[in-house]
Amino acid sequence: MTDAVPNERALQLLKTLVQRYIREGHPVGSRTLARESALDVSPATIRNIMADLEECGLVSSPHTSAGRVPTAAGLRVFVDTLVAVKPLQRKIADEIESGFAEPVVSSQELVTTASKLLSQVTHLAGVVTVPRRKHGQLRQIEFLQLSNNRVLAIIVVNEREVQNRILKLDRNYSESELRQAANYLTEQFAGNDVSDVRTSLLEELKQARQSMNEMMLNAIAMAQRAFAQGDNEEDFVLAGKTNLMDFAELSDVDKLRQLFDVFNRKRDILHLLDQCSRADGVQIFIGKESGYEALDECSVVSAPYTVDDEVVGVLGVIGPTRMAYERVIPIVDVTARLLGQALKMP
Amino acid sequence: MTDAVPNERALQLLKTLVQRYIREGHPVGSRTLARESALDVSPATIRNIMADLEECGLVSSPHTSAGRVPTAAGLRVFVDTLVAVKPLQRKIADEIESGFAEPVVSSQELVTTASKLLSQVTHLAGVVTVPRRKHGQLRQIEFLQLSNNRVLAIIVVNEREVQNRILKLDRNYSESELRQAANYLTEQFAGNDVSDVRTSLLEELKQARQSMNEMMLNAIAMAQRAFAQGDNEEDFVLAGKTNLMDFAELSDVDKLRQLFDVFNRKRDILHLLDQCSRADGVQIFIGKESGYEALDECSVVSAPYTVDDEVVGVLGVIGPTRMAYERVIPIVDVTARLLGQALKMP
DNA sequence: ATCTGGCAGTCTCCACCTGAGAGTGCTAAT
DNA sequence: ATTAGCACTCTCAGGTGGAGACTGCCAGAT
Repeated sequence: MTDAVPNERALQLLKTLVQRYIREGHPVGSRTLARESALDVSPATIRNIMADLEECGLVSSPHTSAGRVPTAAGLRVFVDTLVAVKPLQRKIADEIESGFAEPVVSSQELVTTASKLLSQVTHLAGVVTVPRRKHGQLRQIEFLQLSNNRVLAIIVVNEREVQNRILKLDRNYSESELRQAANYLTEQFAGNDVSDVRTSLLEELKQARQSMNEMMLNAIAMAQRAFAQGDNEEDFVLAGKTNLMDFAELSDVDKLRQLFDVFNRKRDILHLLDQCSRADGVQIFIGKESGYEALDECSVVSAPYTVDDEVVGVLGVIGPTRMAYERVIPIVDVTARLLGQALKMP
Repeated sequence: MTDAVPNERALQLLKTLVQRYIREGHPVGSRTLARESALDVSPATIRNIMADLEECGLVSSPHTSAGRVPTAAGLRVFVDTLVAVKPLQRKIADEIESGFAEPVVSSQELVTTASKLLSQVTHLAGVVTVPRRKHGQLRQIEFLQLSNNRVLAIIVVNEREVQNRILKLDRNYSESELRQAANYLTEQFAGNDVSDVRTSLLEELKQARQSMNEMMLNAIAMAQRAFAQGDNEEDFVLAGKTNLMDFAELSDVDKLRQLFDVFNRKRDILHLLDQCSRADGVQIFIGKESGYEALDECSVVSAPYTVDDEVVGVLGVIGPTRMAYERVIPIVDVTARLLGQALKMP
């Protein structure tokens, strides 16, 4: 852990070591490294350099006679300064694009598609948060009478967001009452931004002006409840968990179990993804950087996605630390962009 | 595989053997069995009887000196004739009931709840098919204009089924056109059974009577398309897969991987569950009985669930063959009933 | 006849050992 | 600085040898 900075050649070697390690998954020895690297030096020299890198904490050997493995710090250096991001293969770009071409009913569906695409293309686990738009144009509100004093509220936002909420009310409302209320609200608020509608509703409710009749008051109260509900329906879609079972580092059922348990703790995953939403462009967590014990041996490559320049969600992949970053990074990048477009598109 | 029928005492022993095996998961030896069973006989006698049972194919020993394990056939006999179904514990019954008490917006949500409850309560994987009702009362149809010649169709069936469909049309329709169409359709068909509506629509479209104006024709055409779409949206919800990782029989990652792969092949699982929908009450598949290689070491305990005496779906649990049938059977039974009720309930 | 005690035989499991292979660290020479 | 050489270390796979757990069978008891 000296602060001695590794020189150019050492970094070059680190790069080939990481590449080889990502490809094969085994510790890499000096002999192999000497052959693999473009440098024309003997294994002995390599060994000296390795000793230096080990001192810097960039590589480590699992035991005396087992070559070197990059540490989390080593991988960090790799992804930050050494990785040569591969341009996206035409074939893969096409696959992703055509995946988004299908017409869909809800953004939920789009998110599922994106998650599946990510996992398919990278052979890792794909994760996409459900878009959480603070802004959006209210299109229409509709109330429908159910039995038992319950009312179904249908809120349409933007071009395809349909939200259904059930409200339990204090009494039965007639069909015509509900229609009136819905018409009133739609007339009043359609075209406005939902966040504005939210605050307007609250205020109107507080003020309860004289000019309002009972119908209006009821309408506003109902709408307020409909909007309040499901406010915390944030969520994400995780696809291709099974892909993770193919990796030797996770061949231990206990490890796997722990990992899958984390995936089920939505709160944790959301918290992790939330951190990514602040970054601009692709962000990478390696190993413990994520802050979760069970993700020790995993990396997360993520990117926020935007609609109209507003970050509305995050997507990414989760895989072993030795994932093919150079391949994965552009995939995540492109998918984020395409998902944003698809969401914006009518 | 002689057709010699095991006598009363042998069956009694088979029962205690299975119970012990289910509890511990290890092969059971004659000594243990002698102690465990109420019978007052020596281990040597047990050994003789075990030899008989082995001949009948009900038990087998993994190797020369390892006690006996029930075969699939043995478990079959156990669940068919020996199992003493435990009455549901009050606490568990409460847990399930309160799980269904939450108000929900869609039957999809209800299905998810049921699946989670099953897995939580049994510590196995829960599976529930999305209800597929042929019948149901159409409540309302609504059309909403989106951009690009697309229209959002909202169909409300029964008390809480809201279906959203996007239609791509040949031209743009004005708001008022759409409202007219929706009103016409709702007036015409509200209160009717959806399957009837379906056929009516098709016929009307074929006949295209003179008495109809263009608006009506358009309305019917749109409705027909809205109903046709999503016709094959059959699906199921599987919860608690991770629970399966706790079982020693599946401690092998390869086995696990195969199992999870089957779960991802929706078609196969649906086919399997479909077989259960024909049974009346709880049905059990043990090991290969399901017909799927990867489910070798698993059992499925399932029951169809009904609304108004019509079977609309199947639910159940998937776990290792050595699951606690006597506990699981009543749970599946009750959950099926409660889900049916919850779906019917407004 | 049926059951039981006893005993040899079999198989797993674990702990231990061993040799081969791989790779390192150090040293002395270039 | 770099390299060749060499002793050393550690893993891994395969092999060995009890200890333990049961069984199968036989011969004697009930």
